[in-house]
Amino acid sequence: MPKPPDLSRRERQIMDLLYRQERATAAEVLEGLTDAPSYSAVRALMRVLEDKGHVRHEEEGRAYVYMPVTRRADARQSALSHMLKVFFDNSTEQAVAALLTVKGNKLSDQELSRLSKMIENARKEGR
Amino acid sequence: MPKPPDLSRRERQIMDLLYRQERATAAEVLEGLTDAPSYSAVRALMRVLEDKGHVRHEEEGRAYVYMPVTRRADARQSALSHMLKVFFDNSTEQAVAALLTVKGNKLSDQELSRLSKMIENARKEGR
DNA sequence: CTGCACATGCTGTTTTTTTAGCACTTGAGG
DNA sequence: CCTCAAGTGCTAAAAAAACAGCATGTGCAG
Repeated sequence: MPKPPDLSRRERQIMDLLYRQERATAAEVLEGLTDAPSYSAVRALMRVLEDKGHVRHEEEGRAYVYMPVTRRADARQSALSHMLKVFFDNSTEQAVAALLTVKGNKLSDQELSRLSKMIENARKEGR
Repeated sequence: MPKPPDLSRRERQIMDLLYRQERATAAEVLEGLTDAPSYSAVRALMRVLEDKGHVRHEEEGRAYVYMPVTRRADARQSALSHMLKVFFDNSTEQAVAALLTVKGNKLSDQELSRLSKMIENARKEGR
């Protein structure tokens, strides 16, 4: 059932970084990586990612700034559904529950009430 | 910032499958993969995963049944927090919001009201 | 004008992954 | 008892990924 991910380990690592920052130069990617290889290795990877169509670049000054081709929102969605399938038997409910208890991420009252509202809306629209 | 994931592409693919099913023999893994290699390739991978400490096996009849070493709940948590970091700027709120709108996963009224309750509880406990 | 700093393109090598194949063991059936 | 089916371990080799290094181009400071 799992579709063949076409990102290698490093590639995924870089894509994650890119989704996190939206955009980055090779140098930035380099310093964003804890276990970073050489600068030129990173650049090679960027080129591969571009070839594969996961990333595109714009020139900014003299440097290339790379950014994901897929919009963040879309990437989110697919990451979420993958996660739902793998860890939550496709139960959104369970996933939300788990999310609420991720340690170190207490939600403020404010956030909680916003969530209540969202759920209310979902209920209304959902029928 | 990203820690070096120590799973290769295939390895991750297999771990996902394993988390999804909790347990599987090499043969089951083989048929669980859409782009599966040979049976013996899969077995080799299982052994590597075991070496790395991600998986353990029990003998069942003559066959080995493999299962993740890490408990599912823990794996969930870390997958979630990774996801939060990469795609949601660590905002649980945003993540929940996105979760509620994953297409093709409508929540029943029942589920929604259970969620409301959860949020209520979180609010009470959270202070 | 010259040299430095910083980028890129390209290429070759090394390491890791991924895969297949073969030999051996064991249980069940005929 | 013999053979087949279904496992496993081990190993070698092919393919993919990861890396480093070198050559080159360009803007800017001196």
